[in-house]
Amino acid sequence: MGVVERRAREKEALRARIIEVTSRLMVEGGSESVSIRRIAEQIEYSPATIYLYFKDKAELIDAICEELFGQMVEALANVGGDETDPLKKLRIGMKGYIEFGMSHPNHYLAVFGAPQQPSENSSSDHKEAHRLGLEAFEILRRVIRDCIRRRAIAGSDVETTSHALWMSLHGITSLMITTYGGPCPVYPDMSPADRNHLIDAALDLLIAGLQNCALPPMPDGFHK
Amino acid sequence: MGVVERRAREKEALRARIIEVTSRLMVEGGSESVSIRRIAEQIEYSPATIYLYFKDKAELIDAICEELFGQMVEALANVGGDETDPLKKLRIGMKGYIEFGMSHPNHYLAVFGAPQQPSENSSSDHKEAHRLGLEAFEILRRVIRDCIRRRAIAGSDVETTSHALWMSLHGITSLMITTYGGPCPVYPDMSPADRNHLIDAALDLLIAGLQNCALPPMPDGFHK
Amino acid sequence: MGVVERRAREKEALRARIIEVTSRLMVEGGSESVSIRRIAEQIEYSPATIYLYFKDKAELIDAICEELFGQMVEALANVGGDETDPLKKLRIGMKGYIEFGMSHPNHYLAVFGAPQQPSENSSSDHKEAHRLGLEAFEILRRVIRDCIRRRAIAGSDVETTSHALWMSLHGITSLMITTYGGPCPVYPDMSPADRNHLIDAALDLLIAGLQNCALPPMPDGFHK
Amino acid sequence: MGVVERRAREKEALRARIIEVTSRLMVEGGSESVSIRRIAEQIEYSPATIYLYFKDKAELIDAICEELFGQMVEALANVGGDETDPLKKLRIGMKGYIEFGMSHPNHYLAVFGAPQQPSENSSSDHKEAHRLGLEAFEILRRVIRDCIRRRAIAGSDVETTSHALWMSLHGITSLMITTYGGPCPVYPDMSPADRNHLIDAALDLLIAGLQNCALPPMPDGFHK
DNA sequence: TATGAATGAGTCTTCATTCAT
DNA sequence: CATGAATGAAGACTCATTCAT
Repeated sequence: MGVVERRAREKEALRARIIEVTSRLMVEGGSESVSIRRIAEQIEYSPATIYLYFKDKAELIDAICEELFGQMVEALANVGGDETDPLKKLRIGMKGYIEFGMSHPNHYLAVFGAPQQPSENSSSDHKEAHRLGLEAFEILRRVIRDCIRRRAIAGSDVETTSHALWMSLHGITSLMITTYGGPCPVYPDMSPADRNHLIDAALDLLIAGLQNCALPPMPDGFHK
Repeated sequence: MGVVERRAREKEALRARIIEVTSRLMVEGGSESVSIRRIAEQIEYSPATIYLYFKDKAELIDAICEELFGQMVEALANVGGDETDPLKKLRIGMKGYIEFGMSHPNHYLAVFGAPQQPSENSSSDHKEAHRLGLEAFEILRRVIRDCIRRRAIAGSDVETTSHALWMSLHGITSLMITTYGGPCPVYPDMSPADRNHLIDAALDLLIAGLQNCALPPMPDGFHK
Repeated sequence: MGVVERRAREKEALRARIIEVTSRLMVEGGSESVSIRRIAEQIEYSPATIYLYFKDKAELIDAICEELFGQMVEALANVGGDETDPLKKLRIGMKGYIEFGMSHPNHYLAVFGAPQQPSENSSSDHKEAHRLGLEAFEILRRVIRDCIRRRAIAGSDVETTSHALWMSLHGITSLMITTYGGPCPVYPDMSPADRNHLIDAALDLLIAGLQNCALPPMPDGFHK
Repeated sequence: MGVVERRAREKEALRARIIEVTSRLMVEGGSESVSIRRIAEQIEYSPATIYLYFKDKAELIDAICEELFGQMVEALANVGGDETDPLKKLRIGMKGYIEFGMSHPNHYLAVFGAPQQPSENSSSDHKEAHRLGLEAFEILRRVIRDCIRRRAIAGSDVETTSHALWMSLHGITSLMITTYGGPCPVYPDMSPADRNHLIDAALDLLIAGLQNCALPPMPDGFHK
């Protein structure tokens, strides 16, 4: 019995190592530098071994998205947990989102930066990523709902507000990664302090908007 | 006489087609699916032909940026020209930006959706794209400046406000393209009306923020 | 057990075939006609396979040098072993060198017929070829040293004599391969007997020179 | 009339420029760096133009060989013209040959370094190169004949002696180019002085051999 | 006479993937 | 469970060459 269990544990460990190495490669060198061969070198197994754990390169990438959403949910679920002011809590959560994205730049871009592919991959794994993505968004909805209930913001529609907010958050996060975060043509040498200033200002702007603007509900016929 | 001109026109047309196809590929399949071969297939010319129009792949990518910025400057320069209320003008411009992006999804994502490459390419072409990018951003600055001068918004710092606004605009635009605009896992069938509602809501949010929040100036040491 | 060994043998055999084919191509069509594809065709494997045996083209070329020098050392090390007259021994060795080259025309020309490349390749393999090359030359030095010690030749400088002799030997060998050995424009149909006569005559000439001419030592500052 | 002549002169001039540029490229970057495109850039004409002057790349290379032999004949024909001692004259000629080769390294290797191809090219140009090659060799024969007639050397057979000598000369020349002339594995930093010393020593050796060794005539049945 | 445009074949190299062992 | 060997397809790019103009 013990043998079987140990085997299972080892197998899980290697799977985890593959994911970890892959995501590291993705972050370090952009998604173009992720190749089965390179992963194999890093984990010190042969390329063929990877196929014992993942059907496909696609499935491996899927697993990474899953992981990302999982971590994101984990990171955001309890953010500002001891904060009672709902608006402050919202703000902490927004900043958390941005920082999470900035510290996983390639994952973030891989998941949100490209148009969704019409997954020809009928594996159920994809669905798991989907579920986790919804769960992360649900966290935002929850905080917004709380703000509305306690009249911390002007509007009263959870759906519209959540989406409007997410769009802006995504803009901040992705530009921080793609443009302000490296040698960008417009500002070749923006410092971390400058970036932080900009993030705070953008959040101020959004919070002020929320406090002073009642967003209308989604049109009829819209279903989550 | 006419021959030379026709030739020039044809050449320009093919160049444009290459750019068009490239940006489409860039978006449809992620930047990894952009290959000289694939471009060649699409334009129905041989791969070698592409090198008659662009020195190498990098120069081709550069050209896409240039094109986008050029068109963007053109599209935005006179937006809301007959509008006297500076805030209304700003809002028209913002909507114009989003719509421009949505109607050039390929170019837009190609330019803003991926991390800026370190461009080892010292060609002067790159500088042209740079110049046009700055020019486009300058349009936004100008409108903000006008709002400030005429006290239409609460803050007084052009720089911080412009960037904070752009980040959100970019978020709206890119999610409209990548997530709300197609078969997305979260909202597989958001209607154009829903999308439009969301855009307007997000703009309302931002405008309200601008009216009620004085963003602090960029830290010392920041230079445009 | 036997399986592992057989595998190793097969692998070594294919490696050898690649080297053999490459050197043949190198000579038949000039070094320009050596391409991975062409090699692959000849060995009837796919181009990618070659990269399982050699890191890149440069390493393959290196391997050819190594092989040649290795065989050469082996072939020349014990030539004229039972001969006591040092001058006769030298002559036997010289003839051995020429015949070795003529019976390995591809390798020989590949190694000595083209300018040495600057080798940006810092692989240690290169050093092995280097070491073997020195070892082969050392054989010549040793025989010359012996001749000098036993006053069989007029001069007393090992270094100058060795090089002077080698240059001529190389000339004989390479012209035998390139010009006298095939359909050459000058002598389209030189017979083996003619060739042999020429070799012997050239050796006579050199031996007589050695007996009657004391070559001066290399200039100061020269280091082996 | 004047126009026709001028045209002819211009045409000849361009042809000469092509040859000149090509040979320069050949010398500078090895025969692999010679490409029609590169030649065209250098002469500031389009690639297609070159085909108005040469049917083929092969024909162009042929023309270069022809030129080389022509120059060689020119360079060697009158070498040591005012020298009356036939042996000294021979030595001067030998050194001239080596130096000529060293100062046209890539031409030299292109012509003598690779096995003669069974020219599928039935152009008469090839024959011209052939003729000039024979003429160059004839110069050597002539000097040897003179040495024999005036008893400056021991032997009496022009043919054997000429070939034996040429083989050694070729060895000296080609190794000077390929091995001693650059970063060679055996002596990575042989100085020009060292090289010159070695050439002189090798010539001493050959001359001494000629003075002390009567080479036997070519076997029966050998025809020039 | 000269060329701009085009291309098919080729260059080296890397990739994801398979399969017998 | 793990892998060594192999490959077809593709990557960017260069080449000699042609042909209508």
